[in-house]
Amino acid sequence: MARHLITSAIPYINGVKHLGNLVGSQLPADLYARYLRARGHEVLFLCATDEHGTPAELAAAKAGKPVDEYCAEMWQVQSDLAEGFRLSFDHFGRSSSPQNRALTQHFAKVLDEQGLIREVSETQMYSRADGRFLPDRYIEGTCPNCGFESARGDQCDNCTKQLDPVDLINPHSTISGSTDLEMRETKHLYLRQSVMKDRLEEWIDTRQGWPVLTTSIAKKWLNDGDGLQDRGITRDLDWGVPVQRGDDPWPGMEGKVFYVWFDAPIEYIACAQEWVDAGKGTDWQRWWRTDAGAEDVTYTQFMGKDNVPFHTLSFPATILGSGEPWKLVDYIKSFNYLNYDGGQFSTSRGRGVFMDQALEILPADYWRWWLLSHVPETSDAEFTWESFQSGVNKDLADVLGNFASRVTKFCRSKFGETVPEGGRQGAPEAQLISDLTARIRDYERHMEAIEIRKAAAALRGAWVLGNEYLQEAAPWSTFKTDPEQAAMQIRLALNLIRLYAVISAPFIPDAADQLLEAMQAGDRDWPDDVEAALAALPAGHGFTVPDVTFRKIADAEREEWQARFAGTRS
RNA sequence: GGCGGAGUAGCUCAGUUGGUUAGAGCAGCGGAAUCAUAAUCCGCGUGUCGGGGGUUCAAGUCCCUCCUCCGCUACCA
Repeated sequence: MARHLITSAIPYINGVKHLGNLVGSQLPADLYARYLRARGHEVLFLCATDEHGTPAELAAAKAGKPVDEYCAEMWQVQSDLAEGFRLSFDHFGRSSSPQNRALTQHFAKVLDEQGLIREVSETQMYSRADGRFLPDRYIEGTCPNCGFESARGDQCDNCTKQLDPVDLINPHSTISGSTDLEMRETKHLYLRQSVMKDRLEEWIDTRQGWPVLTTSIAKKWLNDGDGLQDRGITRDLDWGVPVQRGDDPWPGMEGKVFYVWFDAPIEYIACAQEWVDAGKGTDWQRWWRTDAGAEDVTYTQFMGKDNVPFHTLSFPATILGSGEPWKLVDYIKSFNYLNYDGGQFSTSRGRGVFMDQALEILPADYWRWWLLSHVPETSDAEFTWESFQSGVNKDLADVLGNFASRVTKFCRSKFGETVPEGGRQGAPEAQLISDLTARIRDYERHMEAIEIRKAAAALRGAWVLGNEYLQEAAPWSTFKTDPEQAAMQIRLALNLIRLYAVISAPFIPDAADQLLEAMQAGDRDWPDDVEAALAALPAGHGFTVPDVTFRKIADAEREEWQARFAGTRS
């Protein structure tokens, strides 16, 4: 019995996320949280929306709504979709919460007291027509290097040369198209990550067993060029956490807000406070303060590779630099990208499947199974409809779903809807229990190491063992000569259904619930002792034949979806 | 350009600190069974492990070099 704090990278508020986003952090985090809970551990699983920044302001403007209203609506949309995918957050918070505002301002204050904040005067591109400073990528113009006309202020998409907005020829705002731009002086706060470089590197170097993807990205940022650079943590925007030193004003910083990447990770902590304030918990400090009980917490973060620098460097710099006893992350699980049918998922071009569309087509479990069993752990992975169809039809419908179906229907026709009595187990049953125990122990080992693909393969292997046993035992055959023997065999098989539901629940929670309900199982205890677990449903126990647990995807459907999601969202 | 990841059976991928005839799932072929969502089970793989060179008794695994794909590159988040 251990205590596990789990956070998923918080999705940006701007619109519905696609399956690539889902599989890159929230879904694997949910799998891990569900597994640890099933094993009896105490888990706090948190996620939130990341709401600040220019894109949110622009999306709100485009929707013709005040930004706070827009964010509140999109939070609800994302929250509903998370529920639809059965993401079992203990709390789904918001980075715009009052708790996060106060905590972000607190961190700024203590970092300043530690001498880790410096003020920098710089010039940035200002658009008079838009009435705002523009981030580099919101400025386009002709590339001075290759002549490409739609080069962005940060980089030319054509020749990949890194640019400064002032280099562009005929620069204009991508928001309004206005060319009325000027360089204006502005003052910002920088987090002095550079002075913490050695401390951060030592910390990274002492992490055991972290994914190569995680440490290599962190080391690259630590040692690239002149080493870790200071990072601006404020912006000239309206929508964000106002720059303050705790509760006090910060002279010279009026009207500015903290940069989203400063306040977003702090939301991991604030979210625990929101969880308490929402009446779902009583003590957030024992999860986050090492002076208040968090020293025995294991903290695991899940994220896509693009988020790694902020979680390995910026946020730890905030935590360590504060000098306060905040809990540091213990393990960072990072993921590569999921591509869509030969290219990238594209939010702007509507290419690929988005979370809302996915749930309109099929239940969450179908997606959960395929996505998790193909999660991009070692390299980028690819979603194809053929692979999805095959994974769902073979693994879920044929191997698992059909097993439950053939066993319960056979029993109903020969013995009725009651676990039959009689017979004695022999060598085949002992072999099954032995094989199954080995498989389940494999599964547990992989889950604990967060090796998700391997865990999925082990789970599937456990399902296959049931079909193998049934084929060899052939109760439909033994029933003709020795009904008691058949009764023993089918009693065991019925118990297998219950066991499969229990161990599969982290991957496919709804199907697991349906199967457990059909088997009228009284508990969902983990099968530490497989032999005992296979006797949980005794002779005389009633059950019902479950509805089709997983339906198959027909070729015609697959082709229709393939065409529908090829591009341009309707 | 720099850094990182990947290149293994038709497809998707495993291959731990170098060590018996390189594996799994899917697809394909043959067979068994007929309880079941025409589902299941058994059998079948002569793969230049991206190319080349090297170290070693031994390399998919280590070193060098070249090729291809992908990502990141600090003001998108």
